[in-house]
Amino acid sequence: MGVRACAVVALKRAPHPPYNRGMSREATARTLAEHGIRPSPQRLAIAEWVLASSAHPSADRVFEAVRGRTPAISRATVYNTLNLLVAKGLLRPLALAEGKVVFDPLVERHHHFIDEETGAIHDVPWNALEVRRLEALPGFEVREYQVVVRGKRSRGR
Amino acid sequence: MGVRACAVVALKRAPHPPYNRGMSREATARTLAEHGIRPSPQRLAIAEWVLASSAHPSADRVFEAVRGRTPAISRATVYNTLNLLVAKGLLRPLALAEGKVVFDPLVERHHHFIDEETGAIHDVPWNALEVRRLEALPGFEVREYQVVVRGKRSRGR
DNA sequence: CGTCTTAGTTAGACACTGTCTAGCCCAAGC
DNA sequence: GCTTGGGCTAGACAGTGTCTAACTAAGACG
Repeated sequence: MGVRACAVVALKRAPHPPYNRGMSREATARTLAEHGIRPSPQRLAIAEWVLASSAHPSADRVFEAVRGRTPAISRATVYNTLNLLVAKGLLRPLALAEGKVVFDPLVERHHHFIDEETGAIHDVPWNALEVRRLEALPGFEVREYQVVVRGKRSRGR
Repeated sequence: MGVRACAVVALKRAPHPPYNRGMSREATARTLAEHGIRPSPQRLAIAEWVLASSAHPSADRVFEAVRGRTPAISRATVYNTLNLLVAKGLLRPLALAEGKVVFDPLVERHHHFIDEETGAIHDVPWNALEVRRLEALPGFEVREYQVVVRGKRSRGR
């Protein structure tokens, strides 16, 4: 991995709470319990890693990362747990890249920027952009929306 | 297919040209030639169908449709041809739904509405929405963007 | 004409993502 | 102790997309 991909959200003096970044194992267990998820060792290991991640990992990426410190874990458990976290509102699945779903622990609404050179997905704060005339869409009931921006990171940070 | 999914684009007295909808075989051949694609019978059959489609078909959907009238065609040819059409700018690939790329013959910039009940993807004209403050995104060079709206169609059309 | 070359196609193998199933483990309740 | 049930594992399975080797057809060239 190396490069961390968060940055942007932090840039504009985040109007949101700490985003569950860097929770302790106890805090993770508490979060799971609060959302009606029984904390098994495997679920804890997965949640601890994915809820602290800002790199929008795929299921396979989570599998690799968690298996590093918890060797006896199966692919099925990773998929089960990720789907469970999604169902309980702790993760959001994103189908932005090609042929692969990635997971975003930032469940508040926000936009996304996709670096076309690296494929990295960056969060863009909700307030950074403004979409107008949504109400005027004829024939559609809008439940949610987001702006998907594509381009490349500029060296100016 | 049955239900046609276009509609929306037509709604707001389309500011765009005819979108290549319903081209004859000869016109399709001409279009391919203009974009530097040698028109083989298979490529013609695929292009004729997919360029006239407004239902955002997946590769598999194209395969099924084209095989109906051109039985001797392979999956590899469909993928090859679709990727070729994308490379030549005649199609745009969309990775909006889960785990499957669909193709959009409307290559002018526009937004998308996803019906969460049916999974159908509808085109939304570029001018129907307005995104502001894009230029203020720090650290990113924007090449393109689009609004992805999710919800459901309302009965009022 | 026959041969060579090249582009296009085909069938199938392959890799990857995600789901499902059968069986195992383990803790709680009786 | 035994039962029950939730969670876990390994592997089978299905769908999507890519790749490879072999076949075909058409034009170039002798």
